[in-house]
Amino acid sequence: MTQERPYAQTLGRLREAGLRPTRQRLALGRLLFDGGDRHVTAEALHDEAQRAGVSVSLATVYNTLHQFTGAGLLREVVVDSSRTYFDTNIDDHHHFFVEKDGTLMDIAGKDVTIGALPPSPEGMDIARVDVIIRLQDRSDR
Amino acid sequence: MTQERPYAQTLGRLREAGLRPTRQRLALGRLLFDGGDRHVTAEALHDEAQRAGVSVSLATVYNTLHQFTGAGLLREVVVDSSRTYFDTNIDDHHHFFVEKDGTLMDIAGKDVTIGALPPSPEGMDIARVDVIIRLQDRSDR
DNA sequence: TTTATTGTTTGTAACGATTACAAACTGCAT
DNA sequence: ATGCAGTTTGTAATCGTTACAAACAATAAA
Repeated sequence: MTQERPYAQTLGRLREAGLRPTRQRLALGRLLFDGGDRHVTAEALHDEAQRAGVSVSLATVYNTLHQFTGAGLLREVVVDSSRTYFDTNIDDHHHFFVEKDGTLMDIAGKDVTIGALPPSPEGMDIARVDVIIRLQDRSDR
Repeated sequence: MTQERPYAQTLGRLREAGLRPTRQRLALGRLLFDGGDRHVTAEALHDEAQRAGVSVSLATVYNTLHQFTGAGLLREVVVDSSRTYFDTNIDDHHHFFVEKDGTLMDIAGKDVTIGALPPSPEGMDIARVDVIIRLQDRSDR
């Protein structure tokens, strides 16, 4: 079972990342990591925390999301220039993005085959390859 | 010869797009389309226009970039959540992106082979597939 | 040509997401 | 208990972008 002992689970993640397990981080960590993979924005997570009765400032939500990202617990996804999404799925994978409503969906890495890639410019390494499949309603063409 | 009569060239593009050929649009069009493919931000194009002695407001640069995009003369590229890039290359292609300095480089569509794609969700069509190869300095690992 | 009409441009205010910052606070080792 | 380094917080500031209304200019009609 993967989602039992959520508290201990998040606690462990924080410990491993060298982040002090504060009330705020534990609460946000649980919201983020309990249950399946999620895509959140800072504002959305902040609202969610409020609704869950967790008192956390927006500034802390931003701080925490960035710290978690730095620790490799989250991944930033750039699909929309107006907001930043954080993805709890840190495995190799890609995304469907519905521009209309800002919805993101994961695509397992193995479901996208990239056959050939041109050589990287001199002295540069590939940090990551992002594939974004932008979707639109069939009727909206 | 492709870059001769730049004025007439840009004029033609505007006419086809149903955009009134104003002094500002002609000037920006020439900056954008004369010479090879380019990736610009609104601010950068505005600065460039100023330096070239063309008086255009930043608001007009934004308007124009969006109108050109709407007319299919430009493409928006989302790689960095802090700024919007516009690409004068509207052919099927992808990008290298150097996060460090915000540089974008085109990769011809034929140089990236996407073998398989998962089916789109019900009722959705693929509007576009973006592949972004994020680069970092070999030493910065 | 003038004139009228409609599309454009402009400066500036407003916005929304994000970051900066200093003061208050809290985990944790001692 | 105490002290300190790491955290959190509210708020001001920043930054890219958009909204808006007034001034202006391109085109079609007279």
